[in-house]
Amino acid sequence: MNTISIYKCLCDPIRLRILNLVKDGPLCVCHIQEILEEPQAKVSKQLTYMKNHGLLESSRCCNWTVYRLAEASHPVFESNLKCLQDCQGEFPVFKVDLAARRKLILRLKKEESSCPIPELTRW
Amino acid sequence: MNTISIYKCLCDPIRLRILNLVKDGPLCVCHIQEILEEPQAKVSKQLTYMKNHGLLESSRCCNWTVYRLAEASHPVFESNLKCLQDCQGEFPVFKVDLAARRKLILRLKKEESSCPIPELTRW
DNA sequence: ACTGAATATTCTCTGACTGGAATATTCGGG
DNA sequence: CCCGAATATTCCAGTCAGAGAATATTCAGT
Repeated sequence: MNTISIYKCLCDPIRLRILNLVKDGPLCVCHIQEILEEPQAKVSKQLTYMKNHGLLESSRCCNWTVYRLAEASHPVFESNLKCLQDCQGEFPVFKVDLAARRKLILRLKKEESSCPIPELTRW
Repeated sequence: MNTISIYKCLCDPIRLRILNLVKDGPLCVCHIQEILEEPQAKVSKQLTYMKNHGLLESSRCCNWTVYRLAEASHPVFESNLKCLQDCQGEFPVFKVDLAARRKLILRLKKEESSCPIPELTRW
């Protein structure tokens, strides 16, 4: 992870939305895809992009791939993750996404889904 | 100026170097060019790029164009300008550039150059 | 009007990303 | 072993940004 990589990742709205989601905790691809309402390949490619640039890490559990913020962080990255909250005015969708995230987590708990619920389990 | 524009500008080393310079005060193109030791067209194009994205403003004085940080700022931009100081380890050139900037300003004062010295005059 | 300094723009080529569609891969269950 | 779910990758076409070289523009001084 380096400064240029960080900024390259941050200059796309979809990637900002993803970071806004995973900053609250790990999520698997299908969850992100469902919350963003974007095509699977699109989401997967952006996740791979950010993973290649060192911002995200992933782990496989059965058929699911869980993405989370990279352990080894970077001051610029930390600082800009905090900035995301200030951008709610500019990206109203951030709040909508987070609401959808909470709703999804609740549903998964209720259904006792076999899909990994990152809120409850760490992989 | 909006968040995406800001990040698009920040993800290039030359542009970071330029911002690192002008955050300490306005400079004209020839100064920036001299400090960075980069071709004129390259510098000019990156300045235009950042101006078009709203991060910089310019004013013309005679034959010189002075660039400065845009008046109307943005929390993300402010925050990342401050980050530049933390990046000295990653971009040792930042410190070199600032030293060259100070040296240049001194020389211009000494020579009583007709070229606008932003430290002394505002246009 | 001509010259030179300072700056901007244009052209061409190239590399990096994007999106959509399709295909491949991996894995658990029957 | 086949199927479907979850995910990744590939292919293709389009756009954007970068570099270098060349040219254009603007302006002050002679």
